[in-house]
Amino acid sequence: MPELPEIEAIRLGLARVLPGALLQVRAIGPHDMRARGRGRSSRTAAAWITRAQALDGARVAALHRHGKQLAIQADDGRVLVLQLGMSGQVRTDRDAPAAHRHLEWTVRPRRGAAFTLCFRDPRRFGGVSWWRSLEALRAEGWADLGPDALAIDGPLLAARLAGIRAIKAALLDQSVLAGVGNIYADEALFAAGIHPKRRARSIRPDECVRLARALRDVLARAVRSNGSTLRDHVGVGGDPGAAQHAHRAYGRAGQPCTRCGEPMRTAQVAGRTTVWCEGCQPRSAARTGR
DNA sequence: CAGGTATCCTGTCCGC
DNA sequence: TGCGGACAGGATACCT
Repeated sequence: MPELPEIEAIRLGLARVLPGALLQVRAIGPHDMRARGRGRSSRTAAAWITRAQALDGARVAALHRHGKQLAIQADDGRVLVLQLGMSGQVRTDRDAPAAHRHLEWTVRPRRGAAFTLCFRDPRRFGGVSWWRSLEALRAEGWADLGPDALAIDGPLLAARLAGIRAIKAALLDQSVLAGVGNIYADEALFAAGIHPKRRARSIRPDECVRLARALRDVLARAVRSNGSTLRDHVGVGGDPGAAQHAHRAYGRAGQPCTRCGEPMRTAQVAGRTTVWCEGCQPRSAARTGR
């Protein structure tokens, strides 16, 4: 479900209430969620993390994000990483449904009333992993992730694009760059005027500059709108985002292109529903400008 | 081996 | 109303 903007909205929400607060684990499970994470196979199924690994008794030092991964760092160094998968939520509000809560903490701020923090994930595609330190997380857990999509520029993107696969497939590959999912891949390709089925290695340097700028713009704008709420995404307070109102490609199959008026096309690309404008995103690389 | 695709889950929506 | 099927924001094991 959530892509970079949704995770960042959650991180910013947590950063307002968690630093300095004491975490006490109230519940773990009951579902058989796996301790997933890069470098650990979900098949090794360490079943579930321990209370200590879930930061029981720790004070929160800082919140981090790389791509779609969210990390809560304790002041003793421990780090808990939450991957939200397709339907994950991190919430502090009382209205968070009781169903599908996989982790629950009592949060005791230095000042003010205690409240409950929970990690929900109905579809259970998400996961949790634990690290001794932020350094270990970055060196191991996040080693296979590409640069964060908010920090991408033309030359950096150009250096990472290769292969005959579709540019959209490359954008969705978290080892190429981290944070882009199905919504924002379509949005950025539309904004850059690049056809989603173009081969990754055929994207010229000037097009990489346009695409990198489009990625940054689209993602940063969505962060400012607190992410896209299609069905599941809500902020830590249960409030929806508003970035979906600005979508010009995702979810607009058959509707007129906002730029030229032609009906938006749709097809499966890289196994995902993809929407684009054949006129504004030509298959050939001939287009210049914009 | 790079690249396609089957699959893990639950919830929702749509057509019959 | 009820039910079957399609589909959903992700990641990866397993084919080719």
